Amino acid sequence: MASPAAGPAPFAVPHGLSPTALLGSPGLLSPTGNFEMSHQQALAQVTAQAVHSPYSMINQSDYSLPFSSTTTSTLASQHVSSSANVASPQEIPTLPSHTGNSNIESTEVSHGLQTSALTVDKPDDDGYNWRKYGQKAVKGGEYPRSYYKCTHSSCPVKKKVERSSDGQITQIIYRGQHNHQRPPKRRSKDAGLLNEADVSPEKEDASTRSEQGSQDHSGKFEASNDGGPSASRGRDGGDQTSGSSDSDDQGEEEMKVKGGDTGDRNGNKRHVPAPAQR
DNA sequence: AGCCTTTGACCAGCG
DNA sequence: TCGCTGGTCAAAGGC
Repeated sequence: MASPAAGPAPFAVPHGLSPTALLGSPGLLSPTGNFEMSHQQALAQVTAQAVHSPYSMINQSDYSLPFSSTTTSTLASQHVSSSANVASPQEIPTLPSHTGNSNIESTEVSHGLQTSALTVDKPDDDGYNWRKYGQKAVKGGEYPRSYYKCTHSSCPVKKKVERSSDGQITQIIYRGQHNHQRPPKRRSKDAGLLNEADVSPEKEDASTRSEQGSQDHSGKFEASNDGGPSASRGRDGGDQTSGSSDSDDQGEEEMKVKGGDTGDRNGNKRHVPAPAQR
């Protein structure tokens, strides 16, 4: 990546849109979609997350403008660094609180602060269930990137996890927003913390957002992350007509595109020797 | 039995 | 126009 402002990273967001525009969605989301915690909290959370905390992440929904390693690094530095060494890579799950952007991409970088023995491959610490659907060696193969999808049926959220050769998660990028609450309890560990998952989506939104959102979302996040579909490789930008069963998928559109598109693609593009899809 | 992970291949966009 | 990178899907295997 390393695509500075000029470099249109796959997930980079064009600054052409204003945050408001991003929110251009119904009123489900409030501009406060970004939650951030104070350093202390971050630290605590991070630490906690080391154990497993569903919410110990800095949710930067937008802030990945030109999100290049540098940018992210900086970001991380600000939040994480100050908190001393983070024990584990924090994740920025796209909380159901639709931040309202077309595509929310949260980038998380844990720079190799190795402390984390938890750098597991499964970033589901956020309380959601993820399914790995691919892995690729990017950057010359130095950094394997894993692709995860939210297992929820209608949830278009995806996340990319980059790891260094050490196996440490160097970056986690979230795309889209969850249309659902976190599963009640999938992993006992998370279950304990994510009791919030039990709340209704709406509540969760409000609650979560209120709690975390109120913390403070410095303007840094309000950055214009419109996550233009165009930015995302464009491939996605096709038809988000995936039925949008969820009305609140304003941000998932690009993802949905894929989702809906996938079906077509497979059938068309992929030479599936076997019958339709499995 | 079901779900998730792994690996390879294909496709699309961009330089 | 060609090549490269990135992203996703699908099949098989394992847990």
